[in-house]
Amino acid sequence: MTPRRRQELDADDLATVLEEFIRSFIRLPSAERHTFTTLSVLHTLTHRGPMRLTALTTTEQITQPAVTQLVDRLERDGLVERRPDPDDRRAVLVQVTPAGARIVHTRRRDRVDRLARLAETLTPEERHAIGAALPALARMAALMDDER
Amino acid sequence: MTPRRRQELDADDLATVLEEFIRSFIRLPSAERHTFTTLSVLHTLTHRGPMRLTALTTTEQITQPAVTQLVDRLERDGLVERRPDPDDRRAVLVQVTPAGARIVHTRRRDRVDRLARLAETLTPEERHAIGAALPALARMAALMDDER
DNA sequence: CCATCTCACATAAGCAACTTATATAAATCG
DNA sequence: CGATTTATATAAGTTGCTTATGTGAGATGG
Repeated sequence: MTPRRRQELDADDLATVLEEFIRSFIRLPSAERHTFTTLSVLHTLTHRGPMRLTALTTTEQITQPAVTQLVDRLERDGLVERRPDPDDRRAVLVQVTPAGARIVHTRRRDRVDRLARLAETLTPEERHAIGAALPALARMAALMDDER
Repeated sequence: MTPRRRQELDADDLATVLEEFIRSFIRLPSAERHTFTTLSVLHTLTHRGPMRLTALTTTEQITQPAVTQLVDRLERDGLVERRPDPDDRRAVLVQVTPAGARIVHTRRRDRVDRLARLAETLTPEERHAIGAALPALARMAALMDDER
C-alpha cells in the first residue's frame, strides 16, 4: 500500500493497515486449540470481571444458547465458573478461573513479544510515530466499541 | 530547535489497541452471512489474484480438504470459479467472480465509512498523529506477514 | 520408458460449535 | 395474584471444520 502524503488521516489507509494486522494476528499459531469465540469470551471476562450469560451474548454477537453451551465447555475445562447472582436467582455470573486467565495472559504475552521484536526492526522515527499515535488510536477503538 | 523526543514504542500499548480494533472489526454486523474464513479467502483472492488450492491452505491456516469444501461452497454461490492450471493438469486455479469481489469491496467500504466517521470526532492533532504513523504501521504489518 | 514416488486435489466419515425452537423457573407488573 | 417478561437451559438440526483415504498427473532413478 502507498499511503498518500497528506496531513489529514486517510480512513482508507487506516482500514488497510488494520486489516493486515487483524489477518496476521488471527492466524497466529497458538499452542492451545481454542476458537476465536472462546478466546474472546475469556478476554472479555478477564478484562470486565464476572458477567451474566446474557451480557456475553451481546458482547460476543452469538445467540444465547451458544453462550450457554460455550460456558458449559469452558466450565468443563476449568476455564470459567458459574456463580449464582445474589441479586437475581434466575441469573448466573460467569467468572474466569486462574487457568482461564493464564490462557489470556499467555496469548497476550506472545503478541506483545512478537510486536516488540518487530518494532526493533523499525527505524527510531517509525517507532516514535507509532508511539505518538497510540493514544489517539486507543480513543478511536474505544469510540468504536461504544457504538454498539 | 526542539530536541527529538525519544519516545519509545510500547509494544504492550500497541497490542492493546490492536486487540480492541480486532474485536470491534470482527463483530461488525454484516448483512451477508459469511464466516471469517470465507471472507478471508475472498479477500486474499481479490488482492493476490488467482491461486491454487494448496496456496490457500497455507494462507488461511486450514487443512486442504477444508479449502476444497470451502471453494465448493463459494463456487456454488457464484463467488469464485475453478479454472484449470495450464501449466499443471493436477492443479486448479481459484479466482473470484465479480460477485465475490463485490462482497469484499462492500465490507471494506463499510469499514472505511465507519472509520472515517469516527475520525471526525477526533481532534485534528489526533488525526494527524494517526496519519503520521500509518506508513510505519503498514511496514510493521508487512513484516509480520512475512514472518510466516 | 517404466515402475515408483510425490504432489494436487477430491471424497468420506466423524465431530465441534453454531443455529432456531421450545421449556423452565424466577422476577415484574397491573 | 394471574399474566407477562426475563434469564438460562435443553433439544434437534446444520455447518464447517478435522483425519483418513482415494485418484490421477507430474517427477525421478535404474
